[in-house]
Amino acid sequence: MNYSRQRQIILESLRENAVHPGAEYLYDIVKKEEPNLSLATLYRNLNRLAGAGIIKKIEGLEESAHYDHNTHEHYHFLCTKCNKIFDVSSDVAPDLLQKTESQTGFKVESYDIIFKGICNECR
Amino acid sequence: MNYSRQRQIILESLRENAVHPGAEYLYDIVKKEEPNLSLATLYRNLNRLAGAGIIKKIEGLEESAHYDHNTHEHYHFLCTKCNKIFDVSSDVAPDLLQKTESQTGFKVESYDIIFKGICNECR
DNA sequence: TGACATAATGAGAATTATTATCAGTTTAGG
DNA sequence: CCTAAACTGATAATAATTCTCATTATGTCA
Repeated sequence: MNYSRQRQIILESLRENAVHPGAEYLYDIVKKEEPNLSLATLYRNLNRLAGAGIIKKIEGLEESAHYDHNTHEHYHFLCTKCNKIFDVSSDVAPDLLQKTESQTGFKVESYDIIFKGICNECR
Repeated sequence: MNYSRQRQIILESLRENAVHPGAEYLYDIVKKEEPNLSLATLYRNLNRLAGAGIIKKIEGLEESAHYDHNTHEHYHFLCTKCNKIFDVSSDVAPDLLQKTESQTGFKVESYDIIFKGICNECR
């Protein structure tokens, strides 16, 4: 995989500026540094980076996908009131992968937990 | 909520014929009994039934949503080879809701775990 | 260094799933 | 039996994402 200027800016923007942005939000950030960037290039690179395991694509939170530079095992919580996304520690479900593999006999390649509800602020 | 003929057929089709169908697949089944059914009516009813907790909408498996008549706590596994969807027992993550609520202080209203990988058949 | 194959890009068209609109139909309850 | 509310079919609209394609950049190896 080549690291074009565009790809680097996308990755840096995700790492330094945005926590769990959707593509459109990230597009606005990246455009400040690379005004001619095509939306297609953004999507292409997000998919490419996620495919290589460098970032993680989070689906099922909202209609649109979100992207996370933090690839350490953790889960996500969407507040349905303020629409903010929070991290949830992986120890709410210890040994999830191993338990699932041994119980099902399947080979688990990826998994994710999505919580929805109301955050503290919004209660 | 009224139970129109269409709504009943949709719910019955989901319960009796299809396990975790997407909308298009379910549409084909339902059309056998109700050939004039509009796709909009199918979507409207699936959303309505899911909103009422009578069925469950599963997102994040594929681009399109899937629907499950089984509303008991359980999770899902998508085989990326044969594209079949399997149930995963909820005991792979015991007390997930309580643990998450007490750890975050948030109010969890819904949650789901999506696994992807290779099923036994496909190994 | 130069040439070529490969990979990447920008622009915009295309696709897919889903939702909105709206006029007409059905239904439940008084 | 009448009316308001809920529902329907058909189709247009929307939103997110992918595809196409002509062009440009990059890495490699002679």
